[in-house]
Amino acid sequence: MGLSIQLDATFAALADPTRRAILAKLASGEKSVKELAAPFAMSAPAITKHLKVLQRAGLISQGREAQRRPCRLEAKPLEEAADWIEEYRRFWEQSFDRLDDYLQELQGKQSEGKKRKKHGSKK
Amino acid sequence: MGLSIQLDATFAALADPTRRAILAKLASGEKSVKELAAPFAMSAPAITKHLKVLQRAGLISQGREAQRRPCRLEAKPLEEAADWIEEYRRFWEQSFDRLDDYLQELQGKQSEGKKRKKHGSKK
DNA sequence: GATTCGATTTACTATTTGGTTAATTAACCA
DNA sequence: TGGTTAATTAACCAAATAGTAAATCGAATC
Repeated sequence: MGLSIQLDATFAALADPTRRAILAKLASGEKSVKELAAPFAMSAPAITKHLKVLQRAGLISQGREAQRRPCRLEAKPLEEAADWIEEYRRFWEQSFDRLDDYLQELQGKQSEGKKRKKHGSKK
Repeated sequence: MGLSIQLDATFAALADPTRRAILAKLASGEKSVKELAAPFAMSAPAITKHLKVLQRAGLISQGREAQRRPCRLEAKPLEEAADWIEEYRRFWEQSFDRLDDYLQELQGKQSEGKKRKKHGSKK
């Protein structure tokens, strides 16, 4: 069934803006804890805790390099999350269709020819 | 920037297996609170709370129909979540490639013909 | 009108989360 | 050796979460 402890951990890790920002930083390469902490008005131990959460979710790994503990992104757990969400794409596309219908109807009433933006275009 | 209260709420809502199961149920159509609660060894108020979380995240909406408050799936907020995750696809695909390389290397050394599972196959 | 049914609200509890400061560990540097 | 730097651990706190049981609300039914 859909009960996945991995998914629990992944989504919970992503639910915090600080942690998402950390992952975004790591997307541009390995970073030390200090580098990661720099942009935040937050103590170092707070960052360490966030990193622990990300680590338990498997989203980062940490190495050793002198005093530094460089973090690297491990995005693979996101795959399961993406797959889970994907199941619901049909529904949000439907809701776009309903919006389209509505706008179409409006346009019909106004008999106005202004072009509508197309939805659902895969990046 | 990546600081999205909407994303916070969406990921937080998805971090709970009960709530994911509720969304999965709703994928097959509208359901009353009682119907949603049935599979869980949990009190009704607990389910009400979970529904509140989902509602605040915009993932469901509730109507009125006599005593029932039928819930329906509103998957559109998932789009932003999917887009966010998508940014990291490159990384997990890289990690698969690294695994492939590693396994390839192993196979080379062992010169053993056992078939490898292919990754990245969409369900 | 009284009762039942579906659902929510209220009040309470235990646990988890996100942060703090202070102390500690471990490696480098002079 | 002594000092600085990077990071973690420990102890603590406030707020949020996830659950409960009991009371309440509103619509339907007898």
